[in-house]
Amino acid sequence: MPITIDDIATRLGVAPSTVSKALNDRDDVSARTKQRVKATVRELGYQPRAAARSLRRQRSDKIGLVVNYPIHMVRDFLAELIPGIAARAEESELHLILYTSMAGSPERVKSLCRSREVDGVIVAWPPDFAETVALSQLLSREDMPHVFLPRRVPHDCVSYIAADHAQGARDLTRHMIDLGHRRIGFERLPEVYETDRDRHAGYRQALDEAGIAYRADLVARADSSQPDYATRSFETFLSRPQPPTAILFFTDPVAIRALSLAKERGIRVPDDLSIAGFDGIMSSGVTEPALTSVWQSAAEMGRLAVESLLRLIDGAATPIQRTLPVQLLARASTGDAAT
Amino acid sequence: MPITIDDIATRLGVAPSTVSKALNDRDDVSARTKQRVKATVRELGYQPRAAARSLRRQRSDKIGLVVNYPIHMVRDFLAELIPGIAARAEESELHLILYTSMAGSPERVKSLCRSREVDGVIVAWPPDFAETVALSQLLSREDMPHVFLPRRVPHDCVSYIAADHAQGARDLTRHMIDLGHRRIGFERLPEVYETDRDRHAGYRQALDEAGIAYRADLVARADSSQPDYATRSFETFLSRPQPPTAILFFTDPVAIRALSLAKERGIRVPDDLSIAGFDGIMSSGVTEPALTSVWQSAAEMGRLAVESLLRLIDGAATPIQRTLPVQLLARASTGDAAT
DNA sequence: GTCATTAGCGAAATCGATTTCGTCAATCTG
DNA sequence: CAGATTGACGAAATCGATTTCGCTAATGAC
Repeated sequence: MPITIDDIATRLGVAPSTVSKALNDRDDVSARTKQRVKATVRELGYQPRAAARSLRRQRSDKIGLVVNYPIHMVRDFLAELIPGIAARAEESELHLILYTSMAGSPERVKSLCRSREVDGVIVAWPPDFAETVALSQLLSREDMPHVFLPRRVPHDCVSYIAADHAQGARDLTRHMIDLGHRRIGFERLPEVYETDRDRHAGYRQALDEAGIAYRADLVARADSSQPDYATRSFETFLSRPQPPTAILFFTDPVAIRALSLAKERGIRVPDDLSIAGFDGIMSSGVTEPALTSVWQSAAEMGRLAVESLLRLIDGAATPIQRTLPVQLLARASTGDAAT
Repeated sequence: MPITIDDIATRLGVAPSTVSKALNDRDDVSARTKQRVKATVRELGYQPRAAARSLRRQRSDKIGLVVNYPIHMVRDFLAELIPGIAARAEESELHLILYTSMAGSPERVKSLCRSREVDGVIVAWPPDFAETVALSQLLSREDMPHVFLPRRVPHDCVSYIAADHAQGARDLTRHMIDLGHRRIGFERLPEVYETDRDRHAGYRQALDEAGIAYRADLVARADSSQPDYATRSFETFLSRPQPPTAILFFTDPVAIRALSLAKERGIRVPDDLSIAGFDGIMSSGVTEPALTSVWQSAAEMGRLAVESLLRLIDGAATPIQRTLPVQLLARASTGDAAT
């Protein structure tokens, strides 16, 4: 019942191979025949079966998005990333398959590669450096083009799209300094993340440039694996002998949590304490006060990731490494330092 | 180089057909042979090519999510829906393909069907009733199982998963009434949406039950196609001779916008005016004051949609229509009516 | 001991496209 | 005008699995 290439061929009195070549615009088909084929195809609404096509062409025209992280923790970012990827993929007539639960399982990644279900993958939130390199090598061995996102992977052979976290942290820190702050708290994550190192470097650089001494007691490493680590992190800063007058939290959700904790304790933001986050998620714009943050365009990273992946699929030999600028969103949660 | 079923067969000295049958647990293969095949498959890391499998089985083990709406307008909902769908799909070893830009194009939908790329589709945000029925009929003609979401489609032949919008509006209205409000504004959308009708019915029912007369001047239809219609809508309510003391906005983003407009004008929420929205998106929890809303579990709807789709794919003849309960999130943006 | 079953396996067809290669006629070359 | 080239098309192989069908040997029935 469903219509195949043979139906078109029979109807026109030509061979199926001719129909195929006409549809794929090969040059050993006359213009007239192409016209006739295309007309009939339109008329009958013929569409090649995807499976048959992929099997023969050894190409699926699909790409995968592998979310290598508990998905609920990265919802906001994903909500922007996916439209970006989808829009760009669409332009190249690629389809997008979502893989949400192969976190940390090389076996599943290998299966994915060998099934040849996709022509390439975008890996969102790679694990720590060592694991990421191992993952990249696995993918390469399996001939699966891939791009990591949104983290820098300091290794020559690995393609990634990242945001310029160092610049973001530097801008944000300088913003605090410009407001008169001298004791600026900085939340860090477990050491395994490049993003953490980059931001820390930016923070430090801004301090140096302003001639402010780096104080280890203003920097706290949070254990992000704990359920309500946001509360603990906030308290850590406040319990210092000389608490900071401004705090840079590693992510917006944590900063938002800090906003309400501050309110509960009668700490006025920004009068008594300035608070800022990173990522510029949607919610950060509607808090009271609105949260100062550093915005990375997830949509833009998505577009770029697809473009890079396409180049790799088309055989680019050299890895692609891009770092996108970020933008400081100076809003109401940061203000002049108390004098 | 990549390893195929023939490699496994050769290595074991059996026929490819035997390998296939062993892997698919057919019963005309001895237990011993199954063991041997599976061991070799594990050892060599063999994974069947997806395209070859789909082509022969006429089944792709993939489902599609068709987002029939400008994606940026439904980001928050999608951010919850997709994990729900993905998690449930995963359980049945289904993969999820995203289609974001076939809005309103029957041609593209038809192509999708005929390519047999997916075994079924979940259509998020169907268009208005007439178009939805037409779309459903198109899909049925093309033998493509489908479920609509998250709207009721009052037609016997159409499968859908919806939230109980009538109940939500009723609960929310009663909440306002309990707080002493008598003039309760209600924002409507263009008439084409069932959700609008359902909520309106719930609103009306709550009024009736409380013996409060329905006043047309407290109900305003917003033109959601305009860019900043939120502002206009808010002003419409305030410009009434007798403005409402509480307003139910159709969506959370609009309600959130109303919160800041109120602040700009020195209207205290909830002291002077109570404001509530619908959908219970993440952002609604962090506004100041936090927004009262009616929450629909997008994740749950996603799970259910996949389950229903599976039943339809497996040949269920009768359409599946489910309405999920919603939950009132009574928060700080609603309070006692001014006396 | 004979005949009917059954269990287990393999050969070959099949899914529906694309690609390679060969054929034939028309055109060009000198 | 003979021979080389080109243009347009078709036959058949191919991608890699699954499924059908037939065969053989082993088991069972009586």
